[in-house]
Amino acid sequence: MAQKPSIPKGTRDFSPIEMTRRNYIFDTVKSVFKLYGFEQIETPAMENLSTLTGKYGEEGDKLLFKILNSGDFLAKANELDLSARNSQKTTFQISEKGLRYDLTVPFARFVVQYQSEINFPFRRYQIQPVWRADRPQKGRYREFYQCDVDIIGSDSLLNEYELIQIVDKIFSKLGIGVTIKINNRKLLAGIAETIGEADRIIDITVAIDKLDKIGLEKVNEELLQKGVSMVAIEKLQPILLLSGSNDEKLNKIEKVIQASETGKKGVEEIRTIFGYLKSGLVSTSVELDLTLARGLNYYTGAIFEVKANDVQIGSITGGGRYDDLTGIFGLPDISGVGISFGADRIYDVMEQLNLFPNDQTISTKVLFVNFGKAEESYCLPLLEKLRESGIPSEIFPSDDKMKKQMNYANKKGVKYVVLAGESEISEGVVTVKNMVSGDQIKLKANLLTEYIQKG
RNA sequence: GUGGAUGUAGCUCAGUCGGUUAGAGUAGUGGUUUGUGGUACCAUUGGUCGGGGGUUCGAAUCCCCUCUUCCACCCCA
Repeated sequence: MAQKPSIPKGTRDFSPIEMTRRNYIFDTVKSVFKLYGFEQIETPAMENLSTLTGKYGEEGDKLLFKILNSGDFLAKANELDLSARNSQKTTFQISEKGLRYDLTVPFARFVVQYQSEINFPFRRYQIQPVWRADRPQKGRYREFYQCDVDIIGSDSLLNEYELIQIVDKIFSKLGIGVTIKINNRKLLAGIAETIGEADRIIDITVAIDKLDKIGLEKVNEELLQKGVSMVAIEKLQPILLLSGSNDEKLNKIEKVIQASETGKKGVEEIRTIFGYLKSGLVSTSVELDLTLARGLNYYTGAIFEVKANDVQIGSITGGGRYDDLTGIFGLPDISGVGISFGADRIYDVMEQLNLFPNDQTISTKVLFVNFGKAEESYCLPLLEKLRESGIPSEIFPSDDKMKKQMNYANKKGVKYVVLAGESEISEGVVTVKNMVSGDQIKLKANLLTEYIQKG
């Protein structure tokens, strides 16, 4: 076999069936976004590397796809770094662009760049692919689509509540049972402060994030290994073991961290959000999960994660509040909050649960069988009439064997096949075959459109 | 990035103590049915066994390298 063509690791092609299903997801997501007053933007696939680096933590930087400079890029590289095989230094000498890693950072850049034209608070949505040089697995791709909604330029917690509403609405429309997990970075900071390890907050949150995965003992081991003191770990235990309803957890945690101003603020924020939820307009269950940490460094307040109830896959939606993302680009004190729906994982979940509607795949509704040149010219005006009435239809391009043409129609899921040969033409009629029932009838050619519309 | 598994016709997979022209189902093509699909029957196309190198008289089968996909870790949508 000649070498088969292929595509890069972790990327995918999408067939027509997959595209109609993907569009079904995009369309429902989009319709809800619009319903809540969000406006769409797009940004380029590539950003300046300086825009991207340093925003996602050390790990994130490693996962950035970098684009080689054009021209004789090696000529401009530093000879010493080059001969020392110093990849880290050389990288930035031969590459100044990278593929976007998410939609939030490019959005922050966008906001800063067009700050004078934007009408704040700005509600934008953005549906585009992002790229990560991760090692692929099920539900993890190197190119995947995110559907982001963010509200920037407002620190009102009503925005957090609205995002929860959007999550609720979208997943109920798609038919996926989900649980929304919520936590707050201030609360996590308060915990770190309380146990006397304020500057280790990242290590601590990353470790406790694994609680339900690796268990309490392993988490403690990891904390110790990261240099968190025994005393601090002791103090942390009751927090890790918190249980009960959301309110109960909040009350308990409040007592533990009352010495920390930041922590108290976090509790208050969560209370406010749960207060909104008491109105009962959201039917998805929302859980306070103190072990929810999320890696992205820029979150400062609420953090969200959405898990599918019936399928084991990573989170299908995630997000949070960032108080100073635009600060890095020179516009400080603009708070925003947003979430990102992972279209590809949502697809995988829906496929496993068989949630895609069946009638989504119809493309052509009517196919004219081609019997030859004379018959073609009889059919063409009829075909055009159907199309003018908005009925997707086509004529087979050559007078191949009937069997072949019927087969084509059958495979494509065409509902009606129109037969117009010599005898039909002489009578001014057309034979219409219903491919589902197998029945066929003759009718006047000028009644065809009407007949199809009724069917 | 670390560790483990996988790769045979378009698709799903048989085929190991290494031995002559590598099999099945399905799809494709042609026919039974000169204007009728989805069912049936018959015939037929298609593979240098992921790629490269090595061991051997001889390799899909053993060894090394590389790539793909999958699983765990890391991290995440």
